[in-house]
Amino acid sequence: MGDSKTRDSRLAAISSIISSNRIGSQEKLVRKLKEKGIEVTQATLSRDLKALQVVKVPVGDGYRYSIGHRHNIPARGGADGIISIDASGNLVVIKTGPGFAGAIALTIDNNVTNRNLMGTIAGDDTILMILRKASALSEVLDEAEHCIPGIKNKLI
Amino acid sequence: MGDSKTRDSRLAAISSIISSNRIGSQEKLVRKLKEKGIEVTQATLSRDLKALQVVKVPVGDGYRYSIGHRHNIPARGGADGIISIDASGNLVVIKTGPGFAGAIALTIDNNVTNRNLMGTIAGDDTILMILRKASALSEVLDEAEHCIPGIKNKLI
DNA sequence: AATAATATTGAATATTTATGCAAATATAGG
DNA sequence: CCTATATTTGCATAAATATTCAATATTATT
Repeated sequence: MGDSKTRDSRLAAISSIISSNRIGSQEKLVRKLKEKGIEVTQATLSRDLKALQVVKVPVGDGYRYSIGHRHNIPARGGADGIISIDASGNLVVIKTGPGFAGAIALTIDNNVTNRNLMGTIAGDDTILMILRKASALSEVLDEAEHCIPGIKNKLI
Repeated sequence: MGDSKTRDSRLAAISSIISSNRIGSQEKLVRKLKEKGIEVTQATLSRDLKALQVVKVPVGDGYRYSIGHRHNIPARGGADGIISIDASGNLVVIKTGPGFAGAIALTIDNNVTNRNLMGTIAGDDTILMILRKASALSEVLDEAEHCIPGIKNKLI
């Protein structure tokens, strides 16, 4: 278990190394691990770094690996949290259950790529969605359906 | 200057795109930018992403670009907390780092006296700025430059 | 233990990203 | 305007990284 040859112990070693050294490529990491008696190929490291959610951060004139910070946790919940959708011109007001607005707005922001969606502003139970033009509503909601099934049914 | 062909406006567009879309490779970003009328090669994007300190985050079974230094965005002084500015008619949508919308909107409210700025509404990471008329955008941003140097460069 | 189902890995390779270099574009100083 | 200096960019390619595939090892199930 605590053996120095398990995958888990290697992952731990990787975390340790990248947090206290400036490592900028997987090949460098291969060498660093070898010094510690852990032999592994670049292919495996690529998978390890993905598993650890390690990111390569631009720093100075080079790069350095770093343990990733957890942003973008997509909110789940479907259209149940949505009470109604009402539109006027290029402004759309979405009413939600108390506290749901932020999560739903974030989901929309993260998943709708249509450039006619300029942005969303969320309060606690209301979202204002700003479109580039009124006629884009249908296509924006179509796309939102993919991540929030049933959302179109809420349109008044 | 505010031309949609400057490096700065391209950087703003990139920030905006990756913060609201799942982009997993530079080639995808090339295509997304082309949809917006911005033509650029992968080589330049590689440099742009480095300049923006964008990181590629392992997410699910793939990857996604993300602005790396979001947590230490300084609110005071510069426009660093601002990701992009996009306008349609008399409505302007300003995207910011998470949590920064309120502070930036307040700064604008307190410092821009132009009466064509009717008001601002801030969520967590998005500001809606309402102008009396579309043509006032330039003069309002000019005034905002005094308290938020560099803000004009964020205009897509 | 034997078998099946899962997980891990390396080798080779495909894909993606970074960069040297020259051309083009902008910026500054006469 | 002209010339010098610095930026920005694309092209070609080097470098780095991700993934396919087959083999091996691990774990679970009977």
